[in-house]
Amino acid sequence: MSTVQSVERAFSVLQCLAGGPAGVSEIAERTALPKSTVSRLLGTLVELGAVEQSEALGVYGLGELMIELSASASPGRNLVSLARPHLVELVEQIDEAAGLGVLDGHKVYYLDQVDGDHEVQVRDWTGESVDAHVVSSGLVLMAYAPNDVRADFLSGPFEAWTDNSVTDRALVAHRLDEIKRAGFAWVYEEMSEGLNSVAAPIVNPAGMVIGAVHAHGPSYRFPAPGAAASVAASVVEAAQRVSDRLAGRHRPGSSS
Amino acid sequence: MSTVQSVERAFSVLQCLAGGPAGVSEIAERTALPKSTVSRLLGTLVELGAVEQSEALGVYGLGELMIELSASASPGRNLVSLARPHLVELVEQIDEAAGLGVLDGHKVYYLDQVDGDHEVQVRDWTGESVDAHVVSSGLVLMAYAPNDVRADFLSGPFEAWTDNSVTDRALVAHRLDEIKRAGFAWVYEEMSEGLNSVAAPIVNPAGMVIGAVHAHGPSYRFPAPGAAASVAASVVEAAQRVSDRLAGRHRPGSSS
DNA sequence: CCACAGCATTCCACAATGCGGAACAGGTCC
DNA sequence: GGACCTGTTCCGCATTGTGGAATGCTGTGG
Repeated sequence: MSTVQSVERAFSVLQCLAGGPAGVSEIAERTALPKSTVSRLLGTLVELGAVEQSEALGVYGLGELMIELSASASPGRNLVSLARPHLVELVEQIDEAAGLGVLDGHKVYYLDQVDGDHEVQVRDWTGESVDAHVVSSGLVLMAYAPNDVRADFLSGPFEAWTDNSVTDRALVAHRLDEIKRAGFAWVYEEMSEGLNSVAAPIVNPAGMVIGAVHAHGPSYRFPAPGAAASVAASVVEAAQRVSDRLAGRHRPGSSS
Repeated sequence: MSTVQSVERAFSVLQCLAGGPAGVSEIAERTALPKSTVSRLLGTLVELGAVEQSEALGVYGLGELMIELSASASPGRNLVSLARPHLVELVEQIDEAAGLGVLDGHKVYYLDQVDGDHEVQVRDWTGESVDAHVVSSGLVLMAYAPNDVRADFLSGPFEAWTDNSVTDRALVAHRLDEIKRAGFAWVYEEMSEGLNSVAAPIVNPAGMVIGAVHAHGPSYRFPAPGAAASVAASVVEAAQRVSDRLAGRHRPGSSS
């Protein structure tokens, strides 16, 4: 069976870029290809629009074309719509609001939220960004982020949002390690007084963490006394199910 | 500037497939490449997972890898999260529920819905599918669909959901033509008694219609007497804005 | 039933194409 | 200035992909 080498290599490069923006040398190293070859491939990919060159001189990332292509392939196949049913299920289980977030620089961008039906409930953060170090989703995302972005994050300053915010570099670093070990993160009134949250990672088929599921509620009832472990387990399980669907079948938006 | 020919060609093939599944000969014709070359390229793309071969012997479509790549590239960059703010805006303008749907075979799959705050409101269809010929989104999507799927749709049987459902082949066909001319579709109590809706197309940068924005409400107040034209205009405008963002900048989920 | 069309896949001689080491061109740091 | 990063360009070589023609497959219809 004959296979086209250059195309295979081009996709190696793309998959490499899926793990975050990178420069030519870095890609060359990771893919074990000569720099000149990578440069040439990147050149064509840029021209095609499959890859974009960040103006900050030098780093490449996936481009419009990739998004466009996959949007056409299956418009319904994406994080938000995949995760929605699982968020709803989670809300039913624990009777508190649940949400979905992704990393945006050193912040978390909230993609979606499903509310329970309490009189007192958390406002909808959909479409807004919050410093990663004060929310559970942020900590989870950073804990599993590639080493370079994690390192960059850890070097940055940490603003205190409440008296409980952890702003000490070493403590934050230590916390990330623990989160990675545990598989989920708790935050108690660190972003806002009276607000607690748990979060767990969503991992894509390539093994990268690309988002987080979280649950949150007012601290006087969330988690219910003694139920922290079970709530955490529910969140982890929901995130797990989302990851599974990201990997697998069951696509709603495909043809026929 | 040197560019890698085989990679360029591979992406020609992919872009071609973005317009719907096709066989080798068809792709060869559309891309003006020799069949043998297309076959070879498809071979490698399949092996990589960028393309999948439908078991119905022979037709190819975009595969997991493409979705995976773009999901990693920008998890927040997708129809639902792009459209959400515009749906919200639309709901504020017209004070009725609005939603988002894509084609799934001969049905419409509802991806999202935003409700107004009336006592009487339409139930949330998110996650469900409805026959395309009885809802405005469905008619819009079919009106702008590629000729083959449109033809296939028009040949199929049309079930009557209410007394108002249009089930005559010729009438449906004629209706699609009018919709394409007008740029939007109205449906009056054809899916459910007492329920009206308007829809307009979302088009991707390649010019293909990949989804529809709709608004709907109980027929006793929707549209407000004499306001059908202005409601339609709002919906069209909302769909237009979503299309613009699909094409352009302003991505929330990207790094830094 | 065989001929024929339309499809996809395989073959293979040919050379165009992409390859990759080395040389080059900017930067930044010490 | 020189050492050491980047990324891009050059250019001879041969690997690699090319594409017309041949092959195999399935369904149609005379």
